[in-house]
Amino acid sequence: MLDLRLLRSEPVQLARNLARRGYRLDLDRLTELDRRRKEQQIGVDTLRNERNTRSRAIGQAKAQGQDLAPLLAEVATLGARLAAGEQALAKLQAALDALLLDLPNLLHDSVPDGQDESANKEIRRHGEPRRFDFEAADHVAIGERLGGLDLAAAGRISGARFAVISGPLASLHRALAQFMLDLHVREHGYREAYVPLLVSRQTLTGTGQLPKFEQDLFKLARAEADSELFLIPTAEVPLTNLAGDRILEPPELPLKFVAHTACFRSEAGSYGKDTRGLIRQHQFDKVELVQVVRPAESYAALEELTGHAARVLELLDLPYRVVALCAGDIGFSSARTYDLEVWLPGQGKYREISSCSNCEAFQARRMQARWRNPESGKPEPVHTLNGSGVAVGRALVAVLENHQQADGTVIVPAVLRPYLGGIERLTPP
RNA sequence: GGAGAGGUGGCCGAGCGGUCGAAGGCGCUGGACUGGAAUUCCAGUAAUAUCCAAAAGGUAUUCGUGGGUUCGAAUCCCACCCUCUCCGCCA
Repeated sequence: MLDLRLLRSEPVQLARNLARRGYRLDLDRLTELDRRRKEQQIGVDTLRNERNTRSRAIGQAKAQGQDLAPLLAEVATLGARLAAGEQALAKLQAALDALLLDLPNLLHDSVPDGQDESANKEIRRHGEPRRFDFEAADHVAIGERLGGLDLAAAGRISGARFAVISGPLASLHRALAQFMLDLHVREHGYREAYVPLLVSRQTLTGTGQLPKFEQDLFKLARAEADSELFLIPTAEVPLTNLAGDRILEPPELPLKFVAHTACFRSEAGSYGKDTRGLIRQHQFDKVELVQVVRPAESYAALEELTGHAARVLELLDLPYRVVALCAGDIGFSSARTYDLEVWLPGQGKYREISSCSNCEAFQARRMQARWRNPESGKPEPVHTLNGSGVAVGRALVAVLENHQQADGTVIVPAVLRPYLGGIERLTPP
């Protein structure tokens, strides 16, 4: 959520910034709504003040045994007028909230211009894509040759965009997740968290998935009551919301959480995209990093967090590049995002395996995540960051494809071997 | 699922329907005392919106959430949510 004060003080800059994303801000409507809400608020406050004053007078009169009738007559119409005013205010407030919750975050100045991913800016590369002296297979072929990747079975059980992984491949998948968790906990200073996978509408509103992107989520309806829960699309949602509705004391910051969870996305609107293999699934595992920091430190934290994710790829000996997302490609809640793209020999392309974002105060304002700024002594929004560290399914794909051998085996990266009983190589049966 | 108890400020804990944003205590902050500290004493100590150029201050809202009764609700009524205890079931 954007700061309304910014709208009042610098409306034009704000609209121009949003326009870089391709978002057309109806400034007149927003300004008018804000003005009317304020006006109505003042009106209602005045009426309430009158009611309170008169009620107090009635109380005193009663205590002194005076006749209440004339006093009661004076307030006869007050209730109705107040109720009408309150109703109008609620309506205006709801309209304003709806508009505000729909606005994406402001972009950081450093975000490159552009409409889609073709305009993303490469920041750096690490590692050389390996040269194969045989035809590199993609992960589906490798997985089936090794045994243990069964997309057909998943289709029978659940439908498209699910996978069954079994045997050593499943162990490798698990080893990847555990390696990442251990790395971030032991070397990068994150606190491991186990969190709910089902969350409320309010929680998803806090991080910005709702109200705008409901079609991307899986929702569970419960028959009794009108309660609803959503499957999380990323652990960013529960982890970031840990700071919601709190006023953190300075020594508590930064909060650094890591969690390994399943993630669920309906992938609405992605028909025909990445239909083969594990790249785009309704359910996938991810190790997620979240930081809650002092505003002045959030851009340093973004570099740090991105480095933590990159470290995973480096230790797995996977070539990757870092790209800064352009204005048109960056996510709704983010002010600046780096994607890590891993080299996939099976596709001959770099593909996203992590996305690291600084949301600045955008999510914090939505979820009331604050800290007490010692300089002002007042509660102010914190800055929140998140990044995959990294997507486990895609990491599995990358390991299989990058470390495949001519004989159909796959070399297990050294850092994973302790998690796999020391085996160095996956071998077809 | 059944039976019961309860949700009040950072925490504990009072609160006859009428200056209650809320006693008291703890914690925290500042001051006095001290060579320094402890003790003790004094004072201060919520958030949000809004008015004011800003500060000071004023006004409004907030006692789990939403609705209702009333001139007036932390206090009465209804619904829901959550926590705890016991029983049942279960990993």
